[in-house]
Amino acid sequence: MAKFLTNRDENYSQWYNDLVIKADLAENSAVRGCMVIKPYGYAIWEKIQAELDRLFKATGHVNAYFPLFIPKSFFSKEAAHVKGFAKECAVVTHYRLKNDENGNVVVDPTAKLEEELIIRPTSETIIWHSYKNWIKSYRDLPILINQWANVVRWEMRTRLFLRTTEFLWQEGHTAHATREEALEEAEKMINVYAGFSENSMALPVIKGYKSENERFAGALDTFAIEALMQDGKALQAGTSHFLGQNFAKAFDVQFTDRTGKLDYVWATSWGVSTRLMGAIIMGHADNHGLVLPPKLAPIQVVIIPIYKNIEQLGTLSDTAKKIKAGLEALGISVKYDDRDNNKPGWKFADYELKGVPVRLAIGPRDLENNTIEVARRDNLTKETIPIDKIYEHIPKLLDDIQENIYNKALNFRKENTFYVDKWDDFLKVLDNQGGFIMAHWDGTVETEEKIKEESKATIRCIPFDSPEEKGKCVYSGKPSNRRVLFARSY
RNA sequence: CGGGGUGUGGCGCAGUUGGUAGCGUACUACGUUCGGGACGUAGGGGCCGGAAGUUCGAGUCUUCUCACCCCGACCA
Repeated sequence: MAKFLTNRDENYSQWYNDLVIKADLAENSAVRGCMVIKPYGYAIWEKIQAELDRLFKATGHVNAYFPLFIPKSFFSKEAAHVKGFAKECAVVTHYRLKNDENGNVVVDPTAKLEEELIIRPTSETIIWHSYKNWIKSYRDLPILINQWANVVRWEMRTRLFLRTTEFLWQEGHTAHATREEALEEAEKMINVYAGFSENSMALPVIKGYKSENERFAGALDTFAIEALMQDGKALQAGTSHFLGQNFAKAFDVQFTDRTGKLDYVWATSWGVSTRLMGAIIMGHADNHGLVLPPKLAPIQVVIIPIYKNIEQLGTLSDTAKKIKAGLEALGISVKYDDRDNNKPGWKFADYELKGVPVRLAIGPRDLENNTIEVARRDNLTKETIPIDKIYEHIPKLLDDIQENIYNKALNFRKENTFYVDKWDDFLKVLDNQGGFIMAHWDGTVETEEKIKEESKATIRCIPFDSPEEKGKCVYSGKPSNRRVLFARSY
């Protein structure tokens, strides 16, 4: 049936691309590496945004907005930060165009900027520049701000949603009076992300510390959530950084504490991006198309009429519209698709491709029996039930689907997590099926880099809950106190 | 930046030794259909990525360019 999609097992990345295009989520644009997010894809992003925004506000944060442009000089203030982003910055050098003698549009050389502007790859610098003016006393703290924005990172290779030159995200930037409070904030937010991922996206994640090598540019500690995709590769789904006093020092943000002493402010930053769309796709979708978690599906239930003529459609529509209204009253988003230009079979396939969790089909046979056909996307099963039962049945079914796809993803991860002690086995696992590898590591950057060179796997994180366990580094054989999470990643 | 590939109606493709562009699909109209991607009939839509050259004649040959996609190195 899924002849419209590349088979997932034959060519995973082609399957992914096909899916994004054919499910009408996004398409490539006229600008290299930048995508057009189409209405259906954007609707999913809006659901993600709405829930995250709710969670941020529930944990005391407020939204604000800072400029797209950052003066170049700001970047030179935090050394590690500039080193991390310098290679991928878009730079604005002029502010005017003009027509030349041949009628071509050219950059007006007289309109050169005194100081170039960087299009933000992330906003720490411009935000901390503002915070300097906002913070004088411990009474001004904490500042708990989030920003919904677009950022630009001039990546060499891009993929729809997973890595685009411009992407949408949220970035939280908080300021605190104490080290403990900032650390607590950074941990709190990685927990918010993990909760969102598991509850809303139905994707289990591993929370942990990033190794020094993988840490955010300018951070003292980076926490991350890592999800396992169906091709055995890891996807970093969110990060939360403990920035220490680095940015406060770089931007000279000091405050007077309770005892009248001057100190630098403690900081965190945290973010998730449209990459989460990629996580949802690669975490759940199958050869029939997307499988959306009910909590993030723009359309949770679609109703499709099956009819022989217009009169019949009229009768069916009366019932279908009643059902739609009844379900909507329960807070469920419903689409009634009575378009006449496609047959039912076509619509079935199309909504499967789009990952709509529940499909209701209603035809003359059902009208006679007062029944309706209920099909679920996650396992593609169908059942016929009495119409008056659906108001009770559908909400439960949506919950059930949400839970089922979570469990499916969790089982997949369990089956593809390997405890490995020998280097040979390490390589074998990666070449056979990929997946998560829990292995001992001697804690050195050199070993981490050698492992990356020879296996293309990186330390995804040092899991918070990785128990203390004496062992030997899988690569160097040197002693180690706990296992860390390795994988090839996106 | 290296390796590979592709540019021809909206989309997917064909186009032979150079001879004036075709198929599928989508679209429009009408009719028959409608419980897993229906069918018939009629219709509209393309200076073949761009430039220069060879030729009586170029989608096709030559040179140069541009763009995009895929695979690596870099990254959320």
